[in-house]
Amino acid sequence: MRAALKATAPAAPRTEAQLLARAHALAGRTIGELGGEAGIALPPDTRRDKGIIGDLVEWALGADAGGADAPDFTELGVELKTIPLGPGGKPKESTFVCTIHLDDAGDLEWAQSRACRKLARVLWVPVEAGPELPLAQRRIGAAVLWTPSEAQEAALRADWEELSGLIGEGQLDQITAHLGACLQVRPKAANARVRGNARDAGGAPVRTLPRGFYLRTSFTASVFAEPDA
DNA sequence: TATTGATCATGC
DNA sequence: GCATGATCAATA
Repeated sequence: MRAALKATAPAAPRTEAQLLARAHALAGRTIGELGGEAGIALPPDTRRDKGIIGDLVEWALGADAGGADAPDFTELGVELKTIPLGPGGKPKESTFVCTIHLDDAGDLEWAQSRACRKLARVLWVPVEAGPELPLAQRRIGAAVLWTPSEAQEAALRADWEELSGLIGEGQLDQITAHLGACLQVRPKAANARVRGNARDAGGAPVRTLPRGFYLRTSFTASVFAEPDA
């Protein structure tokens, strides 16, 4: 999504240090302040504008991918993810990673996968969340520029290989969000009637609900518990 | 109440 | 339709 941001965004950061400095400068600021600077009127809540916070932070930091299948900061190869934190500092929601190409999921290596590329370098920007907290009052927290530790990448890879393997074998019907210790497969569509291309166990084309990879909250919590991990 | 499955908005 | 940005809300 792309909100109707009226004000001019800052130029894309040229170095990771510059990006991180900008992100740190956002700590303590509110979504209301960002909305004002961007020149937009905030919606009353996020029910109809679920991506509004992500859009505002993208704008404030100078993300330049603009809806393309590329890192948010194209020159730096850094992906931006805002993450809602509850009162206890724990993630309140899972994190969408990418959609899954269901018709050729078995033909790829982890290292070349979209999931791996998206997660190779991520700037996590935590934002206070909770239905009791008005959108404009939600504060931005301390950003973390992250690369998976060896253990984290191994866990991600194991889940990805298991899930991609099942999809590649046409076992999509057996995949639920219960699978995967850190990475899970869930629907990613406008509604449950949407169909996309996949393959059955015999390799024949079938139409099914589009899916995406998501990070469990227990995994993203480890990002903030071990910034250097 | 945590989690899974479903959904909302927008651009091309 | 699929990519971007995610959160909602029914259910276990």
